[in-house]
Amino acid sequence: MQQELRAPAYTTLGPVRDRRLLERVVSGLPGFSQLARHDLAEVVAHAWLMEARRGQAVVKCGERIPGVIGLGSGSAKLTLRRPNGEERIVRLLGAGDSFGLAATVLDRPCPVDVVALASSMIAVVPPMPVQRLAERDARFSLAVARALAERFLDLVDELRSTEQLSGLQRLARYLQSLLRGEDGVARLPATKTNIAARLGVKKETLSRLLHALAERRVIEVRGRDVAVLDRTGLAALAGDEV
Amino acid sequence: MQQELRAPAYTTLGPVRDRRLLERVVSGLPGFSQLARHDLAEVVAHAWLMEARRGQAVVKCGERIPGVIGLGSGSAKLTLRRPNGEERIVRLLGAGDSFGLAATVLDRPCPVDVVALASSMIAVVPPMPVQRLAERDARFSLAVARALAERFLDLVDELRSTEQLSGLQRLARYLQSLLRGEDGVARLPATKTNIAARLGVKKETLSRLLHALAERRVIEVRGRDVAVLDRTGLAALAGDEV
DNA sequence: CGGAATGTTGATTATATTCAACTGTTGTGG
DNA sequence: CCACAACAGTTGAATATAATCAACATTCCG
Repeated sequence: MQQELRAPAYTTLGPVRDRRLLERVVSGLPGFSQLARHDLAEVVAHAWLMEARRGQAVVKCGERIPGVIGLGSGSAKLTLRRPNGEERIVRLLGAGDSFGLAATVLDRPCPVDVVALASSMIAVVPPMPVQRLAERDARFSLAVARALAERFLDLVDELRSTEQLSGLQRLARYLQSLLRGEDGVARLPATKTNIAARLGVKKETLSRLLHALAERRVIEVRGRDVAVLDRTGLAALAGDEV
Repeated sequence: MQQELRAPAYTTLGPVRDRRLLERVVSGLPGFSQLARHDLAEVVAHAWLMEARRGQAVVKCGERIPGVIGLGSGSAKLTLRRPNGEERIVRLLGAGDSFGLAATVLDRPCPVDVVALASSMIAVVPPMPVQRLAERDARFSLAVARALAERFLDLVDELRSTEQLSGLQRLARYLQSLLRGEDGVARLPATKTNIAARLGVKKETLSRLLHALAERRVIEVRGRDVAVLDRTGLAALAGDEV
């Protein structure tokens, strides 16, 4: 990641001129969708947009978080790093996804690194308007609480699978989750190295696991596209009980 | 506390009413401490106490959660189970601890098994008064949101350590956390089998790890008591950077 | 096009699990 | 209060899973 060192962490776009885009992204944030017109306007007035290039760190672990972050376009990863460079991806963000609500509500340091995986348009809602709104609007703070509760339960589930499933099972489940709504072809949303980090294995291991599945005629891999040939077989490997 | 265990006011299992104890436990729940007198009274009016014996399942994974659960006395574990019986303890609860806020706010099935590790007095606050209060009281729902955000960040940290640290490092950190405020002796809050499950290893592995630490003269083990002889050495093993 | 990033493959190693046999501890009912 | 069964913990050997190391192939942007 030489790139990260040379380039600035991010580039702020021109003053909040793109109010429409900002409004669209902010109103898509968890908890913000039910806001009254003028409340939304106030939040948007404090928020801003920024652009991040592939490989750029949007927020670094341990730094003060600039606010709730929503992805207007592009993609990013939330990662836990060890000093040596080993990384575990907690979540992959696509357009419309967001993160940072917990840290923003408490005004705590960011618990993860956030790195753009492609050129991305990012909306930032700083802590102040969020906290002020939460203090006076029960509907809003309840919506925030619900959003946080949702994420919390997701994370418990994450802990369950990383702790109790083998790499093969985690991969099988991950492929299943990518298939939701798709016909039979899952497109990996990131490089295999990143998918591996998302699954909590090394890229070499992911390579072997994909091969193992291909060998059993459960999938067929072509670059980032994974065709699922045998959904039942995949479900069996995922550990779905009878 | 011992007193309560030896001579509990109520020896019957199942719902028990004791307004004073209920008030004490409920007002200690995260988010409930700032409640106005009459709001607290209303919540307490809907809540109840129950007693659980060692080994009894208080809530089973997947069942509807009866509400936010606070431990008046005793201890319990929150565990993730695999069908085969393998278990991972997410959190150990002692007197004053609580759980279930996320699932209660969303009225979702309980994501873990809750099992008493000793005779325990348990307060249950059902979803209804929590949700009603949250809808009309911004202070309260914000407090709930903060409590959830707190737990969320804790869980991220948990994920970080289980994913990126070796068993030895996790044990070292766990011992450090038990030392907070203590002189130099940590008392394990549960059986070694349960501690092992808490750390994400098997009991055989924990036994060997404790031996490894003892061999290096970092600790001395006598039953559930672990004397830390070398805090610096422990910190080094825990991976605390320079 | 060229060079860096990404991905594959094989050999080796580390960490923790599993299996098995055994000892120690505890709580309960006779 | 003791006997005894159930549970808790220890230890050693064999094993499994994934990491690490190293060399090479491929892809993809810039």
